Amino acid sequence: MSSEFKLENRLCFRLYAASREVIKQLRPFLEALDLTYTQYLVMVVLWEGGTCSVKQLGQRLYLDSGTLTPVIKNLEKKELLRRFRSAEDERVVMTEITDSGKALQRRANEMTADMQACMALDKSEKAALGDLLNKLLPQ
Amino acid sequence: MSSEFKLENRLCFRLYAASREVIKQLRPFLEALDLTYTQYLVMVVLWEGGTCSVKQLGQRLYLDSGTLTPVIKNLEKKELLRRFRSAEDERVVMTEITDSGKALQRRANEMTADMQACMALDKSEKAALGDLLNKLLPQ
DNA sequence: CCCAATTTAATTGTGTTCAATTTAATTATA
DNA sequence: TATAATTAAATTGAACACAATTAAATTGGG
Repeated sequence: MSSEFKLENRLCFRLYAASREVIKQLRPFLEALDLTYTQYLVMVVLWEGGTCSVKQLGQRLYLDSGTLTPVIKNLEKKELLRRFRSAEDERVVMTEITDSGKALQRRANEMTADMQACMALDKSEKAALGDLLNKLLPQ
Repeated sequence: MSSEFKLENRLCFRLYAASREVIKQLRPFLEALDLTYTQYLVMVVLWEGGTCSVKQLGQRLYLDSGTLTPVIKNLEKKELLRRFRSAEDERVVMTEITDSGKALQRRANEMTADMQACMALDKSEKAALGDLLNKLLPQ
């Protein structure tokens, strides 16, 4: 068995496994916020901008409406965001953060440093990893 | 909005997005093999060793029986592997590659170089990324 | 203006992922 | 040696991911 065929030597596998491991490490923090990882990512976008269309969310998160629609509906059920159709273009569904959503941001921000400390990498390693991962993303 | 809170600056998000993007790039190859990504990873392990218990598969892939059991049953349905209980320890379920499974290996191996070329990284970048990802995996 | 093409979400169906629980087999211990 | 603890899979239920399809709204060419 030549080494390039070995599971552990496949970069696609290490990437997939590392991604899941990191998300697993974040789970205690996410549970404290009562959010899943995908819900958390949607909230990160809304904490930045306050409002966002489903299409724009999809472009930021690299997810389609098949994934986002149920996630957004769950966040609406938790009253962390509101959903409404754009008046200018009725095809567009907008999400808008609520007061509860904004309140959650304070607790989430306090955790951010600890969450980022989960990854056992120093500053320069994180920068290097970030640059390499960027090369794997579209554009 | 301080930059460490921005979605695109979060390493956990880049990792998650990059992992899914790479798997998306691999999909045409996987379709040619009529395998999902997870099914492919199980077959990579069996192509190496011929047989493997569910527990060992879980340790290699960082997946539990809740994920692996249905994946393995689907591979059994495709007749790429057989399942049987170990005679020494009836708790242990072993998987063993079939002749069809071995035949698929030849086609898969021919694709491996092209699959690995999907990632737009040169040799040294791949080595660096591999090392950084290893630091994020258990042990 | 009219209708075909495009765009945006939602829906449907398949297949993971993972936590929690259950079942069966094995091992350890009183 | 009974039985308590542990181990290995399977099961269950919730929540993604994603391809393919559908429906509604908008845009663009004749």
